[in-house]
Amino acid sequence: MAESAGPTGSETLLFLTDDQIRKGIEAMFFAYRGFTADPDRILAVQGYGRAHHRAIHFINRSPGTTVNNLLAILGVTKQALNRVLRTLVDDGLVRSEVGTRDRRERNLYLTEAGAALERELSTAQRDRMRTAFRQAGPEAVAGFRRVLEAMMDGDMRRHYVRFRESEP
Amino acid sequence: MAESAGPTGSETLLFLTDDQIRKGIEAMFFAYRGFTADPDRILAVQGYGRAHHRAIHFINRSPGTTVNNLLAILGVTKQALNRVLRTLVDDGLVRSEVGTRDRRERNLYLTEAGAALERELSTAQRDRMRTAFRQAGPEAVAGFRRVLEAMMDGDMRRHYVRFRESEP
DNA sequence: CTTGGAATGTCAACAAGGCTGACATAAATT
DNA sequence: AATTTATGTCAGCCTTGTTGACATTCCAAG
Repeated sequence: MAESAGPTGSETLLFLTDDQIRKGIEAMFFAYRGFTADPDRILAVQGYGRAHHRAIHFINRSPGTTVNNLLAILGVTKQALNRVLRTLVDDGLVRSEVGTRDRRERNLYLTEAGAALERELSTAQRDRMRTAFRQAGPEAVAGFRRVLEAMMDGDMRRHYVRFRESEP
Repeated sequence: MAESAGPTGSETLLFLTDDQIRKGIEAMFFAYRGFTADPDRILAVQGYGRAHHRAIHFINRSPGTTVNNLLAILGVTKQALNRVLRTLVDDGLVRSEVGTRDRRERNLYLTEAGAALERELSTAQRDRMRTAFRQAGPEAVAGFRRVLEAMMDGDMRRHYVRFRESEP
């Protein structure tokens, strides 16, 4: 704070002040609202909510995933997931097939209609993120990812990391 | 991906692929869970939820703020906020004073008990963020902030920016 | 001074989407 | 044969969001 010109030197020392961190907390809060705003609008039309979006997203990411798998990723109870999943199956957006290897399991897939909704949702969400990424630049994106990864719970990082393709 | 050593060159070109952006989306999802996990545990003991945390946080940040102000920041209806606020006032965590300038308004303050809970909550949340920031490094934190700011809705950015003190 | 409108509070009803607990079924495992 | 696992389902409860309606208080404009 002594020098008014160069924040680079002091930033290295001060970037962990409570106030800086409070700003990080609020940034997460406000940004997450923006992050979910567009999908929320689309989902509201169909009468769905964020829970449906999450299920659709992860079924699309891992076609054939099991209910147990999805439970672990989403971190909810089977009852909460089942309610969402049942409406999606009833509405013909998700197909639930008896497992071949283990017939107790259900393998989940998006139907054509489900994939269509997924595209609509992820296009809206990606567009916003693409714009944000473009505005911030590649180095900022790398930092963004690094901080978010460090902020995850260990269990969740597993699910995230499992699907990284090729990063240092 | 041809070269195994240096991703710097290709990253500049490829950081906007759908897959990279999907990773950003999942990073937001998983990180936000970690972000709220510690406060959620503390709040659950008292029988409160995230809505209480948000109210407490922003009253602490701007002592004397009005209900309308809080509504705009939190983006909920007055009924939803009022329910939360009423329990906080009844439980002696928040003080609601009739406005002096405009006596229709209510100025909100944390009581000692409220401030104590706020400290408990923000300490837990800051500790996680501090650790994440420390792991990621100052440049990553700057990028993190830049991306999140770009991801906010314009209205929300107003509330965020209002409280930045001195950044380039 | 009266009236309109703004800020706030409150009541009621409802829905999404979490939770726990209990129980059923089918299939795999021991 | 007994147990464990994966899943589904019913019932009930909580938080937190919504709408709609209505009362109160009080500033400000006519």
